[in-house]
Amino acid sequence: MLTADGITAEAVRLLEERGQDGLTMAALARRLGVAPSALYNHVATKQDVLRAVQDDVNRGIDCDGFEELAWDAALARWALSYRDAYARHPALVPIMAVTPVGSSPHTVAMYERVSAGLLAGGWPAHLVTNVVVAVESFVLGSALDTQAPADIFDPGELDAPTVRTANAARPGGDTARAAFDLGLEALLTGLRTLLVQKG
Amino acid sequence: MLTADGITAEAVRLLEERGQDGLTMAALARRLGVAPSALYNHVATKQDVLRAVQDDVNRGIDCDGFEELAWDAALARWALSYRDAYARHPALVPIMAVTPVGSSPHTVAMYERVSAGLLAGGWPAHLVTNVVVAVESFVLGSALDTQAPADIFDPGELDAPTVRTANAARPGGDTARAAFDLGLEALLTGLRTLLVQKG
DNA sequence: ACCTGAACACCGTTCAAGT
DNA sequence: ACCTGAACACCGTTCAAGT
Repeated sequence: MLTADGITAEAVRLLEERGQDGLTMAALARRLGVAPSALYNHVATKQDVLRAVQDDVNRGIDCDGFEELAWDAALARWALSYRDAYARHPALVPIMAVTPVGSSPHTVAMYERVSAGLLAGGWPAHLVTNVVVAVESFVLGSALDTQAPADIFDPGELDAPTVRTANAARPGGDTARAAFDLGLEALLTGLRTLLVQKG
Repeated sequence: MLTADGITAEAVRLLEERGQDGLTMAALARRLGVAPSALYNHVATKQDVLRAVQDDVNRGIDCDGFEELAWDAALARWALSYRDAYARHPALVPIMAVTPVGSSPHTVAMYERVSAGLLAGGWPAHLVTNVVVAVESFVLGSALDTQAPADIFDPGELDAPTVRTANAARPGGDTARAAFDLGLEALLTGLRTLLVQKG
């Protein structure tokens, strides 16, 4: 029997298998053996489905560090897991950045653990949300960056000697990961310094 | 007479006035006094138009700091201008993160100036692109965050005491800007430290 | 070479009609 | 209460026909 949860579960599978463009209401209905219009007895809109899918993705993000480690080590572990989750679902990035958390239980649970870890780590309450948002912005931007083609910075016919030099000097392998690691290290180093100054 | 540049210019205006959803090929054609199919004599696809629009947006980003200031101050100025530009055009964020720069002259010119500034500031060539990508990821994520509603972290009916505490303690005003400023300060502080270690 | 107008293969969503 | 089937108002894009 058709339920909102059943629709969400099938939507997650569909998104995983067919990607962003494959997730249409028609495709979702066909998979569930039902007419497209039948879905609207259980969800109000496609945005509804996407919000539920997003909460499911957030359920898989690793927040365990905040009960075991120092705040900065926990933040690093969370950020990496968070980035990887959204690198698998880049279409959800603009949604995540903008959707209120009020009806997403797993998402709220995640923020609760992160906030508690920062507070316990010595961050003043008035800065906790800013730290979370700052790290999250870096994470979501980095998740989008994983989708970039390897030659994204190739200037082609255009004149850009320094860009060319920097490209040539950059080591191969997982370049998106290297940029993420450098940025995360800088961000955490900076946050440690700021905490000493402001805490 | 209809040209690719004319189409781009009108697309920029349309995006500014009507937003992401207002930029359709039909609306673009109507503004230009032409049938939708006529556009395809000058552009191959809508993605084509978006790429050109994006290059135009990048033309407006302030890179002047890199010829005047220390690398970190210049990077801060660039990042702020970059964030503001994409906060005005959030629909372009996923495109910017993923589009090769090869046929976007203003975009390449921007990267050239940024890379040259970092190199002159003492960054080793093999790290320059990673620094650029790391800052850019933070900037684009922050641009998306400017679109979030003010109550995005309100847990509603859900149980999340620490989230509530952190929300209540957070000062009002431009919260997205406060998070951006904190993150940028942390990122730059960290990058300065890393440069001393690795430079 | 460049435009029009009709058409195609889609979208998300609504709604009367059935059970 | 929940489904079907037809319909609506769109999309981006193609293509034969005109000039």
